[in-house]
Amino acid sequence: MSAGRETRLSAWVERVAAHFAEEGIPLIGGRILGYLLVCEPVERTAAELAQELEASSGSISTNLKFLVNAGLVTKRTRRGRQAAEYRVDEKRWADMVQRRLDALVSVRDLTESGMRLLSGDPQRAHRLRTVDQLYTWLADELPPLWERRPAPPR
Amino acid sequence: MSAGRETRLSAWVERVAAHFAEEGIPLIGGRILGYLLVCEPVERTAAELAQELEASSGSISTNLKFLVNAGLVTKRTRRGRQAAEYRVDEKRWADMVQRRLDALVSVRDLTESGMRLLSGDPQRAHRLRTVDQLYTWLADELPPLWERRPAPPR
DNA sequence: CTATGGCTTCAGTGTCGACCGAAACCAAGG
DNA sequence: CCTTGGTTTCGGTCGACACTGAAGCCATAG
Repeated sequence: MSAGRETRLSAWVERVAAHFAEEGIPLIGGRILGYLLVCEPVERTAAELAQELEASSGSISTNLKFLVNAGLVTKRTRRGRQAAEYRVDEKRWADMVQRRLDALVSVRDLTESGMRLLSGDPQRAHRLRTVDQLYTWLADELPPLWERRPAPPR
Repeated sequence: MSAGRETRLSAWVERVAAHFAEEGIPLIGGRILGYLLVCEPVERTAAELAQELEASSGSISTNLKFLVNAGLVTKRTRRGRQAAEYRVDEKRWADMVQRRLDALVSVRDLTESGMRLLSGDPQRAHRLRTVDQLYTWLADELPPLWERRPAPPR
């Protein structure tokens, strides 16, 4: 039976949702993301998502808005179709990763301004300096590495 | 007046706390962390932290436990001193950063197992493949880069 | 052993946000 | 214009969690 595959896929979607839930994305948002990555066909209406993921229409709407806003999902309306269709924009996934890396690196702004406040007292600045050096290194290394990332095919 | 510096430092501590609050660390935990990075002397008792940060003894206790558990703060007890003293272990800061990077890279486990589930259907796997390739690249590049990081002095 | 002082535990409070479902809204078709 | 099918908005509920403060606990000092 090939129903087994769909079952395992929905378990996979749940794992995806659980992962992103830990990063602060609402459970239903994560389910939508995971589902849109593997569903067939690639486009779904809000109503279909609500049924498939067993979530309320309101939650679907809120989370779709959030995902569209984040650029990870695109909304398409068509003449003659009253229902909008949603699909993942997998090429925008890198943007999300970049936001995470940027958040990491941005700590350097904090350590830097802290170092400035302690500039008169190297002794006292010792702890902060150690941390600052780590983030300075990150800020030096991560952005260039990121630029070297392979462009998504086509 | 050098009181200005302490004022600005406590504003800085608040900024640190705000940053980590966005990453899910409780506000008071972030305040402790920031404060322990710049306070003089470097060691503080729970009672001192409670007073300095204007937080309840309970919150301080809970959050210190959390930070000690995460390795970012060390607890020291001394003969003849009933109050334990806490200080940041700035060298362990890298561990926290590493955990964040690992969390990023770990998404690859998800995309990989998803790809396996779709192995019979390359057409359908297209969206997921794009994402998988991004994380595969990250998983290939980040760990070696991290290993090359400069060791903390001494 | 008793007293003192600090630390931890715990029950209670308040806040915040995810989620739901009904009602309002909007577009296309009859 | 009214109906139909879909989406968004909104009030309300629920659960999670940060935080508090008091009570209990433990270690040291007398």
